[in-house]
Amino acid sequence: MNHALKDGTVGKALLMLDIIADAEQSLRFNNILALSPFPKATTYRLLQTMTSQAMLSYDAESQKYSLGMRLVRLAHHAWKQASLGPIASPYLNQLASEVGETVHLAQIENGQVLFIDKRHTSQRFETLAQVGRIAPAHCTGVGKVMLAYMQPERQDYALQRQTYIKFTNTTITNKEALLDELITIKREGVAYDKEEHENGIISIAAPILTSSGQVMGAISIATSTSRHTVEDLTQYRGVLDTITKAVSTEAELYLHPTSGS
Amino acid sequence: MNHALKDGTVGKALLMLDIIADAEQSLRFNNILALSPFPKATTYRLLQTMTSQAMLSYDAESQKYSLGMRLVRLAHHAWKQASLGPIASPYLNQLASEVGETVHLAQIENGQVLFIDKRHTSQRFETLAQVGRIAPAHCTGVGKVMLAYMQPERQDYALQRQTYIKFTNTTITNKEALLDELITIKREGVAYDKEEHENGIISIAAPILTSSGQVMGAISIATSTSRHTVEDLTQYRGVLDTITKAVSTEAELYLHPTSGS
DNA sequence: ATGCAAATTCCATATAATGAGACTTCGTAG
DNA sequence: CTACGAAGTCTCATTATATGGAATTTGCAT
Repeated sequence: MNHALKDGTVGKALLMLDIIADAEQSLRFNNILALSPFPKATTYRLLQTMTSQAMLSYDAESQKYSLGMRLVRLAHHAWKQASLGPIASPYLNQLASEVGETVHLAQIENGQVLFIDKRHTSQRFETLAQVGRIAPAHCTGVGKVMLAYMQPERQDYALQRQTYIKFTNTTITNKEALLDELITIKREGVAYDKEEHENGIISIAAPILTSSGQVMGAISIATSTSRHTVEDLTQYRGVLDTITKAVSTEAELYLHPTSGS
Repeated sequence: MNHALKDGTVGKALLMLDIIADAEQSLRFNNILALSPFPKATTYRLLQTMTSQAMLSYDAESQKYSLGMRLVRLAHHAWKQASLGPIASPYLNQLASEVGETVHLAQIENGQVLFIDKRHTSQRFETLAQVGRIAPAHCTGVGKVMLAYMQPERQDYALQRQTYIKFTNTTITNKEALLDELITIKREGVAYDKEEHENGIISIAAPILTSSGQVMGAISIATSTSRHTVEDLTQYRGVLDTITKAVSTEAELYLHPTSGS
């Protein structure tokens, strides 16, 4: 099922990280063993290796494994060198203060939405508590808009990986309906989340595209139904468009700098 | 030199991540090969594996490898389940608004300071741009205070790993001087950074300890010499002490919950 | 003390990693 | 247009490493 099996020992070791991450808490050896497709001794050795590598940390007192701080260090570099984060950051500041609502920057990872950054006017924020969070693509504004603009093969792959879990009454729960929606989105240029993931939460999202039309990410403006209707969100189309274009342009410049000493 | 050699293929594969992280930019195969202790084919295969695992991402156009977004996703979970971050977060909010200065939460990783969270009153913040950053321990308030409270063996190990690089005129540049300083710090209960890492930047830091006296992390209040003198910082000893004790207590509760259903 | 489950270690075997070198690709200059 | 060189990719016999069933140890609960 998992593609860990393709990458030998390394894949197996990394699968241990996913097992512990997905559990959302630290686990004892037995818990991990139960979730591991490998025999006891193998699982044990993989955990030893990852612990020795600081990819996991082991608390001797509680005999529990949790994810290691080396991941936090590496993620910092990943964020700075491979995500849209550093480029989009000033634009998110501008957007957040302009619209006075929560704004998100997301990318797609393996068919899922990965939040890269977030701004919320006048709120205490918890950095990594927000960044790195994942969400399904089929029921979020950023997810749907990124799906809509994907190349056919990537889109197929991503659509295959959706769970189509019904979170609310408006959640799109099958591939056919989602494909219809994606056509509309591509025509409109923006996607709306009409309380599809969480009751009371709506958003408008626009894609960040390369000049060749590849999806790099998406930016959304989110609010609650107590303050706005979905129709209200339409007013943000202009500013969203401006901002995503600006990020896109700057990203292109950054990736393909004009020659010079 | 590196302990990657101890952990077989997995260690080698993870070393690729460090190589790319340390470069602070995406690299072509040849660049990586030059930094890799392994032969060409081996290095190539390790990169393939890590790319297939989304620990690295490869841009076909520029033929460059950079760190993958899976790291960001995993780090989010690591932060939530294994760091002091979630526990300390509300206290950092409180502290930052109380003192009106930048506050940091740090832990020690492999002898280095790892920043877990940060608050800065009225500033735009960049989440992972701050979190996950590392700094040397010998020249920072949080670093020194954590060294001071370490158990002898861990302290030895950490002191061994310091570079003792001279950043400014006040940087402590050898183990003996640092040991002296650590004695003073342990007597005082707080450490000061007297422009030892960066000119114009000073801080006061206090440790977060377990009930058994183990160092879990540290919190600092940082400011600039243009606004405060080191002596001014002394006024924050009380509030720092209160906050670190509160975090410590809550962390203990969290780690050793009283029995219940 | 005793029993039981969880955690750890052992070691012959199977399997996967290795790396020298061959090959392909691509950009550049003649 | 072709030749060249540098960068990147692939092959395969050899070697080293990972594997996992089973035995052992640990530690907690009775």
